[in-house]
Amino acid sequence: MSKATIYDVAGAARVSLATVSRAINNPEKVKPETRARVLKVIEELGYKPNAFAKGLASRKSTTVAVVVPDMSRASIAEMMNGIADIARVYKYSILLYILESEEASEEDILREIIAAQVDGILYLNDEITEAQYAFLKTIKNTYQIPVVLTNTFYPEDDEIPSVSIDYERAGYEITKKLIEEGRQNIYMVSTVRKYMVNDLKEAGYLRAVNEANLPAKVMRTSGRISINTEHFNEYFKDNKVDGVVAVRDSIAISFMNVAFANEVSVPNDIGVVGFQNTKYARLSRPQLSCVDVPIYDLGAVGMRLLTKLMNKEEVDERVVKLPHSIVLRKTTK
Amino acid sequence: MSKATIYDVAGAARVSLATVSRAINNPEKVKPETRARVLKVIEELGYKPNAFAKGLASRKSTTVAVVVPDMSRASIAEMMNGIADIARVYKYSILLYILESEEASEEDILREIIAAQVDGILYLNDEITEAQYAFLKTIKNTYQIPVVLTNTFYPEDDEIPSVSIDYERAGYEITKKLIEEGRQNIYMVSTVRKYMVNDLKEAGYLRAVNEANLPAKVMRTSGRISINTEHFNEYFKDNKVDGVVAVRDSIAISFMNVAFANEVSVPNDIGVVGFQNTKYARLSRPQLSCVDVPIYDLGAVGMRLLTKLMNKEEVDERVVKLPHSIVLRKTTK
DNA sequence: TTTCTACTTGAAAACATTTTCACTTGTGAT
DNA sequence: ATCACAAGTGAAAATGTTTTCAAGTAGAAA
Repeated sequence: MSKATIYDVAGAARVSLATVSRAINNPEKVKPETRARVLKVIEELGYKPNAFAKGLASRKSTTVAVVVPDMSRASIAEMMNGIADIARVYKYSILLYILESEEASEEDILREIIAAQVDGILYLNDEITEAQYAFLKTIKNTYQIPVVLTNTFYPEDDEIPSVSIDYERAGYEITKKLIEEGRQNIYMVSTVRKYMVNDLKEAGYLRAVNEANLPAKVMRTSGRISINTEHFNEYFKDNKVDGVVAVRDSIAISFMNVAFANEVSVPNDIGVVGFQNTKYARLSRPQLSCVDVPIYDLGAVGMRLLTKLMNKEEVDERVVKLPHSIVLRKTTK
Repeated sequence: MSKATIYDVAGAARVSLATVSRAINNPEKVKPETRARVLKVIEELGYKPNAFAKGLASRKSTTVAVVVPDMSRASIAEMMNGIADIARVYKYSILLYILESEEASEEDILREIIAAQVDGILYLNDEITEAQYAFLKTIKNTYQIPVVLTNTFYPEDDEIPSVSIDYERAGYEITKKLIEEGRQNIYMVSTVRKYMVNDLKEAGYLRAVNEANLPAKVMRTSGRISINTEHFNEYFKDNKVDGVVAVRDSIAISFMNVAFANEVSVPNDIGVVGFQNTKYARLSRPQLSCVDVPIYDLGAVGMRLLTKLMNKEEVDERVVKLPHSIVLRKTTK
């Protein structure tokens, strides 16, 4: 039994193609009895409209492209769940593009996406360069495809809508927490590579630290655990660190491990906080205090915003900031 | 500038549609001069074939469906990277389906996939029920769509090819390691919910333990960290546990944390090992010894196998077992 | 009864490709 | 000179929908 087509359905239900199509897509335009008959046949035959024919005829794909830098980041993966759930509700399929690979340039991939005739693009990346942003704008304008940025935003321009959290404020708040505990030498541990969101966290840290007239100290580490260990060891030789704000949970935990190796106690001698509230923040010993970022929601809200744009609905906010919270566990007093 | 079609190209190059199509898809069938002329026009017009029309006419989509249970599992996410890299090499797009949501039944989703006209299906799940397997077989046979199982296999049937590792042997080997250290009371910590791969790990554990005439003790825990804590606490009251083989790294770490709270030392009093070698095995303190599962490769090899099937190439092995290794770190002696 | 309107339906065009089949041309063998 | 064959090309059919337009029917208003 090869696939049933709309012809088979029409034949079996003794109606025309047009009626079958309408019974599916514009129920109110066909008489209830007819519709019932058609649906019954559809059920019996297990008919599903061919997505290509549908796309060709309607010039809509009900497919969105989700562009991600690297799937193995915990935050990205969790965001996908939010995206997929909302996509399902609105009957969109997800075409996944992972950039990472060196062979294809980002531009090539975006061209590929255009050729795939998607109705919208969801761009998940915690950084975005000027060039990338400009390119996305070009795509949006020349092909009239809505684009939404998730977990980043581009400062001083809201042409491409975005969904993220207020990382600057989160950075400020979590640093403040450490200050209120009486910490005097608080470091920000950021990454060597500049990510927009990390810069925002850093800005928040700086604001808090300046406000309290404390010295600002930013150290930059690679993401790699083995390198971090050596790097962090340096800090226990002659520094009097008593607080650390890490831009990622994993970096915070990594730092804690080095602290323990140097017989420094957390949270007594040193307070440590991270960002994200991944599963592993609860798995660390002591359990990590951190900024909770609503990852799932970031994905879900981003996708929802995209569906609105694709349906040409009015959107009131083009730059959405989701609320975050501070989760206090055992690495702070 | 609306999209150029094949007609525009044909007109500008003074050839027929058929020739344009051939110039793109079967270069050897058109005279080199003609081909050059056509390609030049394509370049000038920025022509990209419409994916819908192409799919409709050729009944091929160069798209594969990747079906996953829940994206936020670290193993699944990392596998996606392997899949995407290989997919790109062979020019396949990835249509992502996340099952998780309660609304749609698995059958519905698979029908949706069929309607999307994918060329192949990659099914990533660490368990598969008899019913699911039977259903996948039906799909494969009635629609002639190749299906590949990744990270599971179905015992005693190789009709649907699969790529995984030999979990039984891995379970045996890692348990053996603990036995060789002189551990006498080794527990297997598995999950309440029965996953096929966890059962295999358990089988390996049982084999090792029986061989050494040691008592077999399997405890089942939910995945949830807070519940685990209470549960594990019980074991330190009157048990003499001196070894733990956990089916997941996170469970192993969770157990270790409880051990430390009970002032039991790892690895001196108790040896702990996990499965997977996630990033967090290196982030735990002490760093976790575990079975290294080549997750990325699992994805990549699965996808490669699928491409072979889609091209109707001969495949010699229908049940592929990738090599694993044992990574010894600080939670074993 | 006639006319108007709303509702329901069907025929056919449109969507942009691939692919089959047939035709032409050129080349080498008989 | 004829034939066989291959290479290159184009016309047209096929793919499975949606959508427009026209037409038919039934009921309400005149």
